[in-house]
Amino acid sequence: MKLDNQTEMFVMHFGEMGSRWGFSRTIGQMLALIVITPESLNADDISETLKISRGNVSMALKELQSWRLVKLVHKAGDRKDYFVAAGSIWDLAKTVFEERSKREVDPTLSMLRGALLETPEDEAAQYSQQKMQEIHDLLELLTQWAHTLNDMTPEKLQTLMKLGSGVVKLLDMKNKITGK
Amino acid sequence: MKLDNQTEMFVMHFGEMGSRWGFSRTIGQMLALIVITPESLNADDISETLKISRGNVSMALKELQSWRLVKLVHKAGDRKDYFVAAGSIWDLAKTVFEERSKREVDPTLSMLRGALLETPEDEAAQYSQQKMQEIHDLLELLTQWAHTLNDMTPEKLQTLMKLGSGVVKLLDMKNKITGK
DNA sequence: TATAATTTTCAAAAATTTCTGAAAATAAAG
DNA sequence: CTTTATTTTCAGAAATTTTTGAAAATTATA
Repeated sequence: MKLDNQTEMFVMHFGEMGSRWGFSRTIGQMLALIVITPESLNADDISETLKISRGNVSMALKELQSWRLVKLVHKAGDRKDYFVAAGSIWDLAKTVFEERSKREVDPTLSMLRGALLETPEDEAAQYSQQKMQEIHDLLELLTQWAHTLNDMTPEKLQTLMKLGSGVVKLLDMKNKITGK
Repeated sequence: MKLDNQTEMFVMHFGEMGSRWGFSRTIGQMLALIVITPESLNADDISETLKISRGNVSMALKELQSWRLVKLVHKAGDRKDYFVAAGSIWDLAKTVFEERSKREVDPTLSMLRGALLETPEDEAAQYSQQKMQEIHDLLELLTQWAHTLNDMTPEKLQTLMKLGSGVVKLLDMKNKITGK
């Protein structure tokens, strides 16, 4: 499969960026390719188009499935596995956000909970624990908030975001009414 | 400087996590150490405590300063450079968020803008461009939103997040009044 | 200006991550 | 059951990132 210039640039760019977003170059490129291709792709298509070894493609597809970013589909009369994006761009973005939170924030939260159960030995340990408490509270708040956002429809989310700084005014309004 | 068990665990954990957050293990450990230490630290303190070479500490401090996460302070009658966290936990979190957005989202946005100026050659290129448009719009919305959040005080932010799913009701309320 | 203290730089080494490709495993078809 | 198609695995190779440590540069003091 031949990609046009702009598309190739896009795919390569997502490869570079992929590594910053928690997955390898290959995985980034593959996700980009699957997203911008109208038809479903099989492992050989991907391997040829991106010039990546068959084994690597197989591993990367497993990874992308574990991230819930692509899904496996079948074609009648074809034994090969085909892959498509697991939803709209919004869905994918939400999924990445959710998965990263699960992989990056949750382990930290449990580490912090453990540390906060101990009794501090001295002055320094106490200060340290206080900071850990602050980080814990912040992460917990962020996690809750992420769940809230994840339960919202893309439309609601979009409305909220487009509100921009208006949200502050809305908060003030709400406080005037309920907070009294 | 000797760290107590819990603190050491915390510092090491942030080392592991650091790599997922866009900086190296060393940088993660150093930031954690600086944050949980009540006093300011100099490069030798850090090098000794974390058993990291002096050169590495120097480079990592540069990096942390470029991320605006630590700041340089001086002590009277002492020629050494000392470092402290560049603000509260909330401040640091906001800064990481902001910097990452600048480093990861902005380059993608400009790449996408470039690609969207081209006229698509064929059916496939057109589909591809449509997806790029969707990604562009999403990223732009996220960027704007990030700016909004960044302009809010921690208190307002906290209020907003604690509102949780209540924010949906608030949006509905607002729509009823203004949207008519 | 010379000396001493401190920080920075960077080539090479070490560690880690990613990738390849051939062999093994699995699954479908004949 | 055998053959063929397809996917997966994984040891070693390649690429990339991180770290060290000694030399160079910088800055302050005498």
